[in-house]
Amino acid sequence: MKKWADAKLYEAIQNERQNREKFILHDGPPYANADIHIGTALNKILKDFVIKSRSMFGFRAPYVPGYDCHGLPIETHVEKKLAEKGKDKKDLPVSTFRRICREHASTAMNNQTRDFKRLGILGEWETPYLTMSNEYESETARLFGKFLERGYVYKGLRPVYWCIHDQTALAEAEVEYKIHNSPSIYVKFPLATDPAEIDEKLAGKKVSLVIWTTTPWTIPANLGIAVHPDYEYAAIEHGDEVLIVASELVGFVIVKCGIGGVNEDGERQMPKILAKFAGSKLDRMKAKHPWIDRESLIMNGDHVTLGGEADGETELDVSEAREKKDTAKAGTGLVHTAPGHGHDDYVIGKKYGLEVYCPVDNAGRYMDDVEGFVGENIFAANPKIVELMRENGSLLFAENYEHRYPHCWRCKKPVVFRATPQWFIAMDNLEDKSLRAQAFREIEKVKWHPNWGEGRMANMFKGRPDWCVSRQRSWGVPIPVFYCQDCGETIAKPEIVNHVADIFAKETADAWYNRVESELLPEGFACPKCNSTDFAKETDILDVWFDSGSSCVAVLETRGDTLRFPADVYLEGGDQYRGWFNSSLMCGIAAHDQSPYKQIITHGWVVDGEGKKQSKSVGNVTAPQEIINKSGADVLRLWAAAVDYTEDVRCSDEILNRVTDAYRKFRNTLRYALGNLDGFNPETDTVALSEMLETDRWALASFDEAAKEILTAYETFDFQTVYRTIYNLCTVTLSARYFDIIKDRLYIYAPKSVARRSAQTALYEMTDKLCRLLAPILAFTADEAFENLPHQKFASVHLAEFPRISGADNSQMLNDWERIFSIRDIVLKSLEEARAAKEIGSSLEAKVVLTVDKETTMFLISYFEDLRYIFIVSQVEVHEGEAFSVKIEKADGEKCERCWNYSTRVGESENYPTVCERCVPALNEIEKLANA
RNA sequence: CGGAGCAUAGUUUAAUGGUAAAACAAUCGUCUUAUAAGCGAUAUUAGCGGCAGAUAACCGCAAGAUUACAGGUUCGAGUCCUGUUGCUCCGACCA
Repeated sequence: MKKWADAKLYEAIQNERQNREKFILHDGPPYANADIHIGTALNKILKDFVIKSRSMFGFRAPYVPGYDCHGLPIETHVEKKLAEKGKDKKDLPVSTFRRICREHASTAMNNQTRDFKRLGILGEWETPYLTMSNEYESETARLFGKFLERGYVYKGLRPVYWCIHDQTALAEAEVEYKIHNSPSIYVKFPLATDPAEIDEKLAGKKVSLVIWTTTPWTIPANLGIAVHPDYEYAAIEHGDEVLIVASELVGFVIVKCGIGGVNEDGERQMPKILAKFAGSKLDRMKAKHPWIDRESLIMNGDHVTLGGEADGETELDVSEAREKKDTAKAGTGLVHTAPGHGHDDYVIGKKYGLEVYCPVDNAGRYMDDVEGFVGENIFAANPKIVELMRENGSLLFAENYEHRYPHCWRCKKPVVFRATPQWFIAMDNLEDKSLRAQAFREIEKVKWHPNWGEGRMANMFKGRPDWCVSRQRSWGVPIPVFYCQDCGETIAKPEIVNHVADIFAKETADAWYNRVESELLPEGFACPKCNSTDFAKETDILDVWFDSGSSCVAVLETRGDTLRFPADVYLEGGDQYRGWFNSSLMCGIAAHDQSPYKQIITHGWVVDGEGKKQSKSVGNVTAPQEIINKSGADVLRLWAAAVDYTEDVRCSDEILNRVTDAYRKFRNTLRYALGNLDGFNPETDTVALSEMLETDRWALASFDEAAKEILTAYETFDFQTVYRTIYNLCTVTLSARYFDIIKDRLYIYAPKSVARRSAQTALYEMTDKLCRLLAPILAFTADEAFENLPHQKFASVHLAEFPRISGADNSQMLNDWERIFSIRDIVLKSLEEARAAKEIGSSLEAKVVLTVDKETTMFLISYFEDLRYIFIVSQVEVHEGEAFSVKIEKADGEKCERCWNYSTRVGESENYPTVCERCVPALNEIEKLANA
């Protein structure tokens, strides 16, 4: 690694490819909060495979890594650190708080960079892009201006977690679930639509819908009732009126609410069911609010469930509802919907065009339009509302109900869901220029790997609501808009945004907090409406997804000649469909009406040996740092290549041990090859292909066959096939077959003999190619081997290109050799038996006597000279006969002291009486050399 | 709960709807001029039969990874369809 840094390897590669066609992989920035984990390592390694392989295909493939620096986790981390010192965020100026966040991000980033370098990732580590840099923050702001300019931005209301004590919005991460005692009430909403429209039998009846909720205080904000379109609902008789509940819950509801008669045994009698119908029948009918003169719209929504925590207002309890649990049933199958006070409510209300009505202020008090409760605290109002409904007969039943309810992590008080003003990016305005419509068109053009990604992405955009880009936070890029203090006009203009962005470019976005309004606005700027010069700046910041999404312009277009928009590939984990892929696509469209990526590759998550997620508390984590220290970075890289990254990948000690074994195989293959190339000079010692021995030509052809597959696999990012094919090549073709066969020739023949040079020529060519084919994966090992390859002209294998494979058709030769090897397998088995019977020890003590049919005889005769080497025995006889048979006999003659082969001609030479006829000329030559 | 993906020997992976395969690990052997190496072989088991019998070995028969589970389509399913289970990701202030 040091060598690479000293040699400025990355820079050298980029220089080498200066004028080549570009291939841009745009790095998705990891979050600069903590040290890297195995998943981060996998992601970066895969990216490095892509970069290095594309570079070796001859592309100019720069790699500009990035870091995501803004956002909540850093804020919470810093807040905790402050709390430990007894300080509070609120007591610090925002700019100070931001400075601490910035320092924290820098530290984390430096640690990550150190680890990424150790992984062998080459890139512009001295100049990565940071979402908190002044250039980047400036570009982010500018892009917001672009969205404004194109008319996508609007301000609207949206419910968020809200702590009425601290008067602040909360992230889900800042919410704790605790047991809370809430009122649980069943309330009638009289049907306003003619009940005959549901069923003839209901004509003229007084019909009501029954809802259930644990938050009575949201009833004043009720604007609708949601039913599931596919569930069956029942109209049941209750005195002189009729109630509608889900069929499945009738039994439960009548018991709870005391509906229907009781028989002499005290058992509840089933009331009369007047009609049954699907929820879809109720769609868009109307009900009346229990006491306010207002209609409540009946809507169809798939979020409706039959009982349990997911109902009604408990979307507050989302994460809880994800866990299956057997709580007492609750609910009616009809969900009270207050778009200003619940997420599902908001979504469905949006769909049906309901107002986001929130008559509750920052401190949790009802506002002017809630008659009778103005200024009342909402929790205090709960029992009063229940009482009101009991009085007017709307209430069917009320009890106390214990359930898990979100609480503020800081003040430990219950939180509420409350609509607050937010900035949005619209998905559906502007007809066919709408973000959604354009996104669909672009998604089709992008190449997805694996290809179900297209469906997933399209699906995501189908259901995606408008993008809420504002956050009530401090550590991020401020939304550069102003409000006129005199007339309340909102100043959200591209030219103003750009003016602010120019300031950010010089001073970072901290300028927003360090400067007063007049220093942020252009000189002499006055409100276009009232001409006032008194402005207040927006306090919200942009969603961090907006930050990272803007990288397609903030990075791709600010690196001079190095990068370009759009990138060829984005490569991230599958979680980014909703994350970065999503936000980047919108940013790309806003900036250039085009997707910022041509191709998306996703990988799965790293899980443990059993397929479970890795977590520190379970203790099944595999830390990349430890693996590197124990086995080296190349083992980790090899692991990344060996697994199928398109799905979840397992990692455990056993798996890593297997990979380490495989790694040794590669290493030993290279070592053997290099050891036998000592003294070989490719410029003077190369033997022309036509003069090479058949065995060597076969090996080269066989190698090329594999190389072709490997190159295709690299092209399609199928690193697993690369791994498997190279591994097979090394173990079978090279190690078990070729290397074993040529040992004799390499060790025995005179150094300069054609037989030896022929083998070395093949060996040299294959080693050279093997290093190159391995280089993207075994970045260090391949480079080390390549460096030791005699007389090669590159300073590093990473500067070289992949070998070009001749298109020559060697299929006849390859087929013939496959046949030879199948015969070899049988011979080796026979040798094994002879060895077991103690007839021979070394295979060189044997003579193989083959009896084969005529056609096979002819075939083998053409390879006769090579057979003894292929079988690694001293002598071979081939006889024509009926059935195929192999006999192992003791070899004739004496053992040659030098080559251990047996020969009848040992002792012929006077100079060398203990060696065979092959060794004599070799020794002569060696002696001549020694004397010279 | 909803959306998406995955599930083949101890491990990692193969298998146009047509014989479930390879390598590694394991066990055993072998070489000692790739040596923290190389090469090769083996593969599980209740039972039945063969040898006068016993033991071991061997031979034959039969079964044998129930391709997560259960169904379905098909002459034929690891592969296609449906359901179930398990795991993973996503589901608007976690990245």
